[in-house]
Amino acid sequence: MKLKVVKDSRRAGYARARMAEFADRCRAAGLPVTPQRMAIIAALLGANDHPRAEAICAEVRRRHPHVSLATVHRTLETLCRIGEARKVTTLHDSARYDGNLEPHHHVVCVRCRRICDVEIAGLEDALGGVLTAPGFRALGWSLEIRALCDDCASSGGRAGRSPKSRGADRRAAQFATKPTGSD
Amino acid sequence: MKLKVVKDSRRAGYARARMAEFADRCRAAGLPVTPQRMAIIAALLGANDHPRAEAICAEVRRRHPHVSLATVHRTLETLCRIGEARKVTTLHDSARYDGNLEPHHHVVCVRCRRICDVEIAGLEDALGGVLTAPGFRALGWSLEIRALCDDCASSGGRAGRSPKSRGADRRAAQFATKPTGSD
DNA sequence: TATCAGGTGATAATGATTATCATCCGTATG
DNA sequence: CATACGGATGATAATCATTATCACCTGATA
Ligand SMILES: [Mn+2]
Ligand SMILES: [Mn+2]
Ligand SMILES: [Zn+2]
Ligand SMILES: [Zn+2]
Repeated sequence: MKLKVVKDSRRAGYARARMAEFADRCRAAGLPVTPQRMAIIAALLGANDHPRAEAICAEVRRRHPHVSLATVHRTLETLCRIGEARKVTTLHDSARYDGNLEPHHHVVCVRCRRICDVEIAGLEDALGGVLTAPGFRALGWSLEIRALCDDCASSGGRAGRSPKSRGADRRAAQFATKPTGSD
Repeated sequence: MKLKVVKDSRRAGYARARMAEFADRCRAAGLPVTPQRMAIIAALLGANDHPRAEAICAEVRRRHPHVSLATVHRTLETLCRIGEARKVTTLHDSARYDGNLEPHHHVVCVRCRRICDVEIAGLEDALGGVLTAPGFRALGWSLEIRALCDDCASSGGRAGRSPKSRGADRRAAQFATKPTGSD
């Protein structure tokens, strides 16, 4: 098992290829191809620093000064929903705290937001010697497993038992994308 | 490598032990022992659902109706800073997006918030058959490595080059805790 | 070109978190 | 125990990213 930093240079061709097929992907998803969407995906693919909505908006406005920040937010979420982008900062709602200091990881239900502790025996050892990214000094790591809990899986309908679960269904969509392998 | 869900039952004795030494740990960290802090850590250790600040505040107010929500927020951040609690929802600031759909992970500088793509060859395969938490259906996973980039490590002083980095130093503190092993 | 479902811009609303500041209180000391 | 001090707290306002609203616009289709 070997860790390596992804080179920026690799992204130029990748971005070109993605742009070439983006319009078709929108149509495949049943979404109209709008200049705003094209500009936003272009700005996202042109950046390699995991930009935030505001930065993307600024880039887009260099050519389309009229574009609204709200549209950028909406479009980025849409891109995540159809699998054309990925939200790096997961669980972007209110903070959740944990008193359990034992080394452990988390399974998060994308629907009801239940968070469950899990231990993965051997993972620490397996990763221990690997997490030395050049240019960084590793402080620690965290593995988050996005999942659908059985309760939510069975009740296909509206789930969520937390009192403040309004908007949970919409927000849950961001998890439907699969940042990293599996399933 | 084997994944298993942590049983709630295991937490009762753990919470008791942590409570017993909490006051001493505050003193060791140079922090006064206040009734609010005691109540807040007790509420956190008594919960097994990774509660949010508001839920902890509600629990605390059952005995201390006067406690301010601001104090709960402040105290939880303090607990994370001294290593008595852990923030499950990492990177809690504005959302960051990624156009790179290739399976990859991230190194995040806790100081300047730079995010860098990394690949860990073999990790997918190693975890592939493991991520089956009972009661959940896994959709995907994400490994986030908290780190200090060389730039920030050398310039011990104020770092952060992003334009909107106000408060970054304070926020960075939350990363100083080590949710999971390493270092 | 006409139609329409859906996208967009402008703006207000939301909601979690943080800042402010006067007051309170835990700690150290005599 | 009384005193003094510096940090902690409560009340409240401010911040700021994100979301909702709604009138208008526009891409897709026939
Ligand atoms: Mn946990
Ligand atoms: Mn990335
Ligand atoms: Zn669920
Ligand atoms: Zn840095």
